[in-house]
Amino acid sequence: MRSYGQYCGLARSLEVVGDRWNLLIVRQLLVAPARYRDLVDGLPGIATNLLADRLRDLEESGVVERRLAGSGSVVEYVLTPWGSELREPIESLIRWSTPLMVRGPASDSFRPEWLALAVPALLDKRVKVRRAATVGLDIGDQRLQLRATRAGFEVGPQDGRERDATLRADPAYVLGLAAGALTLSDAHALGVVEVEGDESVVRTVFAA
Amino acid sequence: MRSYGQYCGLARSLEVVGDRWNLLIVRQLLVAPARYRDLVDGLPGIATNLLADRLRDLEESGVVERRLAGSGSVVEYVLTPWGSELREPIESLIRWSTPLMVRGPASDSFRPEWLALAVPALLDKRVKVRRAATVGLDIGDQRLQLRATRAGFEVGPQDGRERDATLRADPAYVLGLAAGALTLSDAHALGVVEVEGDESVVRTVFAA
DNA sequence: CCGCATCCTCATGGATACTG
DNA sequence: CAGTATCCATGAGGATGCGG
Repeated sequence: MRSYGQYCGLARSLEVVGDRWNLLIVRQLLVAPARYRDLVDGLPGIATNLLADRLRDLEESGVVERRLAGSGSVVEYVLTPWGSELREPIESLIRWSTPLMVRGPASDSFRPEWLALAVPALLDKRVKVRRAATVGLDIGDQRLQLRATRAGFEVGPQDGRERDATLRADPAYVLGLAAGALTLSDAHALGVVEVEGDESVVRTVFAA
Repeated sequence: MRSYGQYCGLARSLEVVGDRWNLLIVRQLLVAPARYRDLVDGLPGIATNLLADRLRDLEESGVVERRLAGSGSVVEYVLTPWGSELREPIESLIRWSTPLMVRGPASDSFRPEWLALAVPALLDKRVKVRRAATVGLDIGDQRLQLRATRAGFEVGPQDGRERDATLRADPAYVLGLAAGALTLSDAHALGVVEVEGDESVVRTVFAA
């Protein structure tokens, strides 16, 4: 990106991450380290030459590191510690986007992994979880887990933990649920995730 | 901006504010509502056709409002309530930029008004102000006030309030001071602004 | 296959001149 | 003063090539 030539933190940040696709690449790497192919898949619409360019730029500027994973000759991209600190501004932008999300996906593509960032960003830290619960989310062909503990919310890949229930989830519904908890908790209400039995019923209760 | 075609809050945010110059325009309007000429001056390097384009875009997407100010026929640009909520992500990016600011302005241009955003963003809310103080900052030909109260820090244009001291300030010094308070308070120290006498001496004390 | 590099076309950005 | 109009330079997007 061409320099703005301004001694301003925002301008200098944007010279590093303001280029098209850059923050979306960081989004993918915040979910998990990834190989080139994972990034191509997780960034529908990106041209491969751009991805290669951007990865070089981000590496040069110290946001991303290229490392050899596993058995040796496999290249993997990881965020540097400084790069990981982009979680904050990215979560802020996700919160800011709620008015843009209410109309649903329409014809846009969707990847379940994006919820792993969005849901914790939207769920206000002040929301009290009454009863810890782990809910399986079946979205398309992927399965995620939404974990509600007294410490907060977390969304991640399926792990070995017990599920209290399974929900065949629509992405817009999950985001709406999270955003609802955010909005209502701003009004000093409590968002509570409750699981009924061991079946596919998840109820969100907002109590004053 | 061309759509990313992704049902993701970050992607949809960037479709609104991801275009070059957009966030910097919002930065200017976060400081104060402004006329076209103010924006041209506050955004050194922008081409006038781009500014006009971007203002139209931002108006269409509901970030900016064009309104008639003062005695009638004078157009002024203001942030909508939703647009004002961009303060959060912008402040996050300013915090993220600290490693990029330590090398100083070099040949970049600088406007004192930018401190009005950066300093409150950098000063950690947990920093305890021991003694309330109002310090005048002479930067170039503009004069600002840094107000430290028990409620937090604030930087704004000169107002009628009494000054405890006046500081001929270098922008990099002011930013470094604020960033220092952020860093050290993260390490559980306290940043304290102290004013000595009524002269041009400002001392920053960090106590464990 | 995976991880890019090249080539080409078209959209966007930048500088400057100009106008109501 | 508040923008348009114009022209050129740069960057994005898409297809394809190619070595490991």
